Amino acid sequence: MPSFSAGASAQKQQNYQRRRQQVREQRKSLPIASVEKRLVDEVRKNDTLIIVGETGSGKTTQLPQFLYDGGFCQYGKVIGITQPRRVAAVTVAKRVAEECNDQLGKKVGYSIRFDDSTSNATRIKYMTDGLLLREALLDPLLSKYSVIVVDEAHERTVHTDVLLGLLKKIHLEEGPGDILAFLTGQEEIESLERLINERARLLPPESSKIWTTPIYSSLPSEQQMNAFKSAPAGTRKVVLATNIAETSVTIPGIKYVIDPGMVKARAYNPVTGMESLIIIPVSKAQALQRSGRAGREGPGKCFRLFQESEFDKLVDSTVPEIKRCNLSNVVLQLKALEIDDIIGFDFMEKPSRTAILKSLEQLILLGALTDDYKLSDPVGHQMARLPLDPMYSKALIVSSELKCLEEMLIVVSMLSVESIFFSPREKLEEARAARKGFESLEGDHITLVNVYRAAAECLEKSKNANAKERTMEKALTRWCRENFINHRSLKHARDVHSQIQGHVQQMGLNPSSCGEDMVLFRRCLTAAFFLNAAMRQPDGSYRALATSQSVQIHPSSGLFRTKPDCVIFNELVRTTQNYVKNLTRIDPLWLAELAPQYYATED
DNA sequence: GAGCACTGC
Repeated sequence: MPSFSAGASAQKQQNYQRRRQQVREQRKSLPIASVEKRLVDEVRKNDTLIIVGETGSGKTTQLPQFLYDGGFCQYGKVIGITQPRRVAAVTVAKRVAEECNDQLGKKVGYSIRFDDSTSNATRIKYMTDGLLLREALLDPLLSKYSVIVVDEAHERTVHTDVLLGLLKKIHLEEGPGDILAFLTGQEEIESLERLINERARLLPPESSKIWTTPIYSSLPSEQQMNAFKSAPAGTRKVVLATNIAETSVTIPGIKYVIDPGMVKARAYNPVTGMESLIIIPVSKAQALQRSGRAGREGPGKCFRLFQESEFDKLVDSTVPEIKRCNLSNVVLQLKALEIDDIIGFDFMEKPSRTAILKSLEQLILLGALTDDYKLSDPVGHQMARLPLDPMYSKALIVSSELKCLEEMLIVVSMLSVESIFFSPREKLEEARAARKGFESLEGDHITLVNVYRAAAECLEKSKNANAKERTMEKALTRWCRENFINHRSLKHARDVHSQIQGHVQQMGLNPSSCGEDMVLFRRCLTAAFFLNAAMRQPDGSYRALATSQSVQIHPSSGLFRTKPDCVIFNELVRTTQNYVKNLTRIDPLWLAELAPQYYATED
């Protein structure tokens, strides 16, 4: 029936024209349409341009089309637009292809990991930032692109940051001089180091070489020292640092600083006792401090990977620690100084009322304060003398009564320092095997005692061999390396141990050891850390008894797989989930027996 | 099955 199909086709044609008209009108009505000419001119005039506009103003869909119409795709060049998420890259590409009245994959296409719709004809290419970074590895100058649009740049991922840095060209366009980049943590440093090294292999052979060197606090000091060495001639040193390089150490010879403007900060919820590390923008003071690390010995430059308007929005200075940590120790110290009215105390930076009340409550539960908020005698006075977290001070006093002070002194020393175990990603299995040798089925506290004693034994052996102090220290360093123990943390723990040992002797606590009786020791841990008990739930998760929070055992714990019915823990941290760390298996009945003031009524 | 800013007593 030819007439019918002719009619249908005419109808189709009409619908199509109407749709085209709609699209044209819609495009014209977008706020960005009025500045098309100016935008294209500005892009042509500037190497880097930051465009700010409301959501829905049409930046993502229109700008690439303006640039295309403005001639940015001559000679086969491509306009690349990055998106922080895969879905966005696909949907925006589809939308723009429709607006261009073209099939997806021709003029307009997208490319994401495992899915590439582009062809040789593609001139407007939407992609994820991670994918563009991969392309940059193969072609550092991204030579097939005439323009790169980094969309949603405020949704800053490490990828966008590195990308923005690369686009500023982190290396090829600037003169010689070392670079210092501020990152938030070990993981970010490690992944960026890998990326840079992959990319560095593909640099044009005539350009100078790149040498990356990480520095962060849990890195063993031998490796930290690398950051202070100078690079061979013709090589540029790139130091990837946490804010350890902001104030704690000064690396000589830095000419360029790269500051993405973020920092990892501790956050604390006084009600739940939950601690977390969150990534937040730096303060103005921090940003200035960071830029000041460039060119200390000559002219330098700081590349801030954020906009000037963002800088103005930064807070002037970092929120002081006192407003974001557990206050129990501060309150205990004030009480010992006979300052009774803590709430009314004239703090320079006043912590929240809730935080103060919570710590007063905790100190009462620990027996450091009486019910009328007075320092108790002798426990409160003893606790205030010890430079430890009040819960650890309490643990020492309890262990003196229960006759396992020696073991508890080791535990609180080891818990008071940074992580004892060092597990570099590339030697994870070896590190795990080494740790197995110390591990106790009863829990992490006894594991820590085992590590401490094994280290002491190592020192004892070399002492018996009449070794000099320096030889002994070397033997310990080697032992640490072989056993994947962080030497610096262990040394710190030994220092804390000897300092606290001095205090407990002066205080007249009862020196004692539980010997092989680990039940006694676990009971003592229960008596000390009863506020941090958790019970396994039918679904395998745990419930922290004091706050009823749902928590999981952190995978770094020796009890991660065993999942005992009841545990006491020392740390409550929130990362991807609520985690408890440093655990020991206990009998739930011990709680009512050893902390009746807290548990008896509940049973 | 996580991924760990810094300092001080």
